[in-house]
Amino acid sequence: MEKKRVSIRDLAAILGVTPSTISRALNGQGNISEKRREQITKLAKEHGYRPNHIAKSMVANKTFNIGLLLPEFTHNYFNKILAGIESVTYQKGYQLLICTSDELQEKEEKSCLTFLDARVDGILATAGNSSDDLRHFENVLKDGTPLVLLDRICEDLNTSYVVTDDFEGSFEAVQYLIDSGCSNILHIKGPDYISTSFNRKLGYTEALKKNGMEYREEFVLKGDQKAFEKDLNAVLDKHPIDGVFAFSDYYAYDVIQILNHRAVKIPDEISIIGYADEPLAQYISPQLSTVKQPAYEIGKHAAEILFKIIEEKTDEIITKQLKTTLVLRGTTKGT
Amino acid sequence: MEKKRVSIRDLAAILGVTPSTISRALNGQGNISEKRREQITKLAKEHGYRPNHIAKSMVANKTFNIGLLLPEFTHNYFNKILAGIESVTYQKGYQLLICTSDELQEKEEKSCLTFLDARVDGILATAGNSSDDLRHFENVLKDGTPLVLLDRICEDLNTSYVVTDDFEGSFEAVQYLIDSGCSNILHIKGPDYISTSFNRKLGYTEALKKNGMEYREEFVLKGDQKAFEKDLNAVLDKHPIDGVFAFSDYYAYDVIQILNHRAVKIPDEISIIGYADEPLAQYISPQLSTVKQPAYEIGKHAAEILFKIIEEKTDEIITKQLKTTLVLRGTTKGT
DNA sequence: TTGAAAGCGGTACCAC
DNA sequence: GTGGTACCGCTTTCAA
Repeated sequence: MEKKRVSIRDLAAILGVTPSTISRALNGQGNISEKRREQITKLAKEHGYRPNHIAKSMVANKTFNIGLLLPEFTHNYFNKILAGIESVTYQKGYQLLICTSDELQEKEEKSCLTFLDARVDGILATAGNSSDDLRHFENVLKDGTPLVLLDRICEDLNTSYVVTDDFEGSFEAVQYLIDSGCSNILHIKGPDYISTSFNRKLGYTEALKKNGMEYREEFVLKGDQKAFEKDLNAVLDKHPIDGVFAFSDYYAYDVIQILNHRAVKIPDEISIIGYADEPLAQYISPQLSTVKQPAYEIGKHAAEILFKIIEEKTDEIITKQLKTTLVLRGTTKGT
Repeated sequence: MEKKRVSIRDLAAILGVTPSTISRALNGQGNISEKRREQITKLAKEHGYRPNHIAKSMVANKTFNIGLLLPEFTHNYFNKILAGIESVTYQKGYQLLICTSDELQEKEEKSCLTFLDARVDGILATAGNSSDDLRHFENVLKDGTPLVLLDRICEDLNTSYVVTDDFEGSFEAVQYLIDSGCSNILHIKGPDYISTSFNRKLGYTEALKKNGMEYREEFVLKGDQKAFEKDLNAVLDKHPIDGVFAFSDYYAYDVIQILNHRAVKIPDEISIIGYADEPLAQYISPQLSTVKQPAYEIGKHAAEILFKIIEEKTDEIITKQLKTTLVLRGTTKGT
């Protein structure tokens, strides 16, 4: 335990040269005789010398660490984002400092501080539900640490981001429901205060409008809440619902469970489209039609943008909106 | 960009005192007048002073970072392990440096080096498939960095670990199949060279033996390979198979798909038990009976063990084996 | 080509 | 109670 690692000074002492010579030899720069270099490289290897990353960070004022803040990892969506990010950080030789926010404002704030204190070279983050207080992100910006937002957007935050075109994706889904004959379409909306909820609902309402269909307040239910089953049953009792567009595949799954209880035939009586193309979409039967998001690409692009900002030391704000794909499976009819 | 952060020396200059005074005041130790302390605390806050974690790490020779190496995150199992780990690192004030190995020896080795170079205070890792070369882990040990292995065990590595009792879990599952009337039970085995594959297969063979049933080589198929469907169909054609015990829920799912093609009734004609209790187990119908692993607890315990080793600077080897639970759902008959 | 020394941002020991 | 200073491990400028 507590073994001391061999330092550049140790090597210097052995050879009777100075630390600077060792440093130069090992870093391949500065003038140094080929003989010395070989000698030192060999010695370093023999002694298992490994440069102290911490010390390097301190003098370079650069850590080669990126802070990544995600809500959680239970959704496959975020895993794929992580994989996309890693694909670029790995080959760039950067490390990921990962924090999860659990959608909690407090953890979000703490994570930002942690990242700043750790002197990360940049931050990739998904903003949480409560967009009321953005000070922690503003502090990041004020601090001069590059920040790229993922998945969700914060209107009031003047920074780079990568999102998917939720409006377009939703619009397309609802349009499909309409084209395949649905005329009483429910929307199961997502959590308040996150941009994706807003945009997906907007896609729904605009699709209705464009097709001359009436928007009804009572056709929009909030998923993920205790009263959901009761609420849904109430609408189903009252209205001839024939289509459902859900904020997520999980909400869609909940709907299907309830419809199964009511012995509703899917998609003959009611068509359903979810969102995200989580694995469950393929496991349930009938398989769930859904809007697929390019999660891996979101992560990849976000990381690439972050590196562009870091490496070019630019203040430029880069934004990117990726397209979704409507994946038709068993819970929808053909058009 | 490139804003300089305020340092302890800056504050010292403003107040006309020395850096040591500032340090003492901010760290609440050493003798210092209450007045000074208040004055300095106030000044630090005004200037948004934040201690440089890198510098602290350097002098303390401690980073408060833990390296975490996992194969990937697409399996819910690893997410839950991560959540368990985070629950303890978070409250201990440690950060997680995360690398994924994709089960690749090369990435595993590189990650270990990365962790060591980053001077993490400890490492939590899942060993990959190829246990032939363990040098990277041995280097970690030799370096004196505490290492706790997760999920899979390496016989030849003398270090702490947390695993689940795969033998017991498998034995119990196969025993259940036997008790519920199965007499020709297939095992779909996992990847070679990982301890879990070995132990789960052992549970299968031992359960057969204990019940006086013959072990047949041809009743053990390797999942996750091109020829799997062909192989499985071949056995099904030749033998009156009535039970399947799979290395993972995903393998079980593959089996079910093939059985569905053959219009086999589950569980009436063939019972199936998977492993891990991944979400898909609940999504498919009939729902999959499976062996549930306490993933969150594995992570939690592993992290706790690691901290015990770090904090007590002990060389003690701590091992823990957690129990699984047999979760009976729709793919098995009652006993 | 190599050496000497300052400095990155803190901490801690020893004086006063 | 506060100041002075060496040092953590490395890089880099300036001199020799």
